[in-house]
Amino acid sequence: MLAKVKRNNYFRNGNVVIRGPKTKVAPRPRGRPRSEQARQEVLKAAYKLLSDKGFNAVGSHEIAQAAGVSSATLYRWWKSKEEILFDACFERMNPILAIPETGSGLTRLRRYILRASEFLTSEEGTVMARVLTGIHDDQRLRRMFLERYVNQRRQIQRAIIEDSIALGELKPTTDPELLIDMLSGPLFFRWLQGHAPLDKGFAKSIFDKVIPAFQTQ
Amino acid sequence: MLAKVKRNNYFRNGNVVIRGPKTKVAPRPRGRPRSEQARQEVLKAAYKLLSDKGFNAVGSHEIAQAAGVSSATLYRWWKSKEEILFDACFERMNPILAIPETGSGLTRLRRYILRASEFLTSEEGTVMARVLTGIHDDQRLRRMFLERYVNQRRQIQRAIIEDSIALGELKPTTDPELLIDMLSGPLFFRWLQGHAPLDKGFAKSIFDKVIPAFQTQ
DNA sequence: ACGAATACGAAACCAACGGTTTCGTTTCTA
DNA sequence: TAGAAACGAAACCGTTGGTTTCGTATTCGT
Repeated sequence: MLAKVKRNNYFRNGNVVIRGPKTKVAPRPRGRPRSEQARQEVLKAAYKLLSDKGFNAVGSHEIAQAAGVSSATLYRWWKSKEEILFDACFERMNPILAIPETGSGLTRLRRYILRASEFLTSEEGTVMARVLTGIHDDQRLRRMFLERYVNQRRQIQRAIIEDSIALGELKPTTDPELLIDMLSGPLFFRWLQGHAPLDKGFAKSIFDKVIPAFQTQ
Repeated sequence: MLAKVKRNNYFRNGNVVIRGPKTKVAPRPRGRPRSEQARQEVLKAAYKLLSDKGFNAVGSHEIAQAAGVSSATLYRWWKSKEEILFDACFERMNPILAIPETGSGLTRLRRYILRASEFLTSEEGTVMARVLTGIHDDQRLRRMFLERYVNQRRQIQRAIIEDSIALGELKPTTDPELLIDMLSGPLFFRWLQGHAPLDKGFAKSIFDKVIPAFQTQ
């Protein structure tokens, strides 16, 4: 019962196509160009509705109306309501999550975890939770979520951990994947399940209990 | 747009009302009694559909048809499709989750965690994940989930941990809530996010890394 | 045994939703 | 200026969650 895909310019980025070196600029297509404003209005409206009502409670016509756009336009550029909300979420998160963290070793790791716990409890964090739970039954969206959010976040942590190992702060036998899960898992647990508050004190406790298990000495 | 509640015998248990000592048997109501068979057929069908298609993909009429029951009957006894699926889930889980665990101390805790990881990866566990994510936007259902699942599970772990403290295996300063979250959180993390496999080896690693932080000596 | 009370199934019904399509208009390139 | 492609407005369709009606079945109190 799903819509047939008409186009797949889902990842199109304006008129510029990013390629390797010795690139030819992609020729601008013939007709009327896509309205960048419409795109932004859609994503903005979608995010607003998402944070107001939750993933399953927003309607596609509702998004169109709030964005001042026709339903046809929506489905010209997105495959489904879910993907609109999904994109809307990340359009907004990317700047928030981009951290040019500097410093070195365990201090950075600790900062990272504390920031993560802050983010999860923020307004944006709860929107993210709605997205994560809202897409759970859709295999395709889950994979995209892993690529666009989870894996990126893990890569950052992995890099920090590997630095810490190189600096001799963490044992060379440290398994970065295990350490990441031990640090983030408990935060995630409280975040989604809500059985207890997720505050900075909790994040600190986790860090202070987990790190010694991997520390040199 | 939610249905008005007509009755609230949501927790009715046949005709017997459980009370304290010196109980009067509740008088049987006048008319035709509720069909216990219909109730069970509904929950059975709902669980089947839930495990086949996912929380959001099952329709109320579909449940009615599969159970051989009219839509009217469905909404005479449940407020919404969500509550049917919710009940269906727990009707099935309760016997599975009831563990008369014996033994003592850290061995029990370890067994508990390994069993938990087994459960989460089982068929029933993935159904549970669908329920947990499916109800996330509904405050009321989330509270019920906490009461009927989360808190019960935590209570079991808490008891084991307190035993371990009393036995001198764990430090008297051990915070049971923190320890529970450190053990279960990482499992939960992989369970719902699926960035890496949740197997017995992982559960063991978690246990072996976490426990020393709370152990005497 | 009979009437009140209540549950039941069948099926019609409704509003809302996700998604599609048509059509006339607008904005761009060649 | 012609062809290409996006646009908004709005009708349209099939399905869904949920309600209601109605005639039937089952049980209790008397």
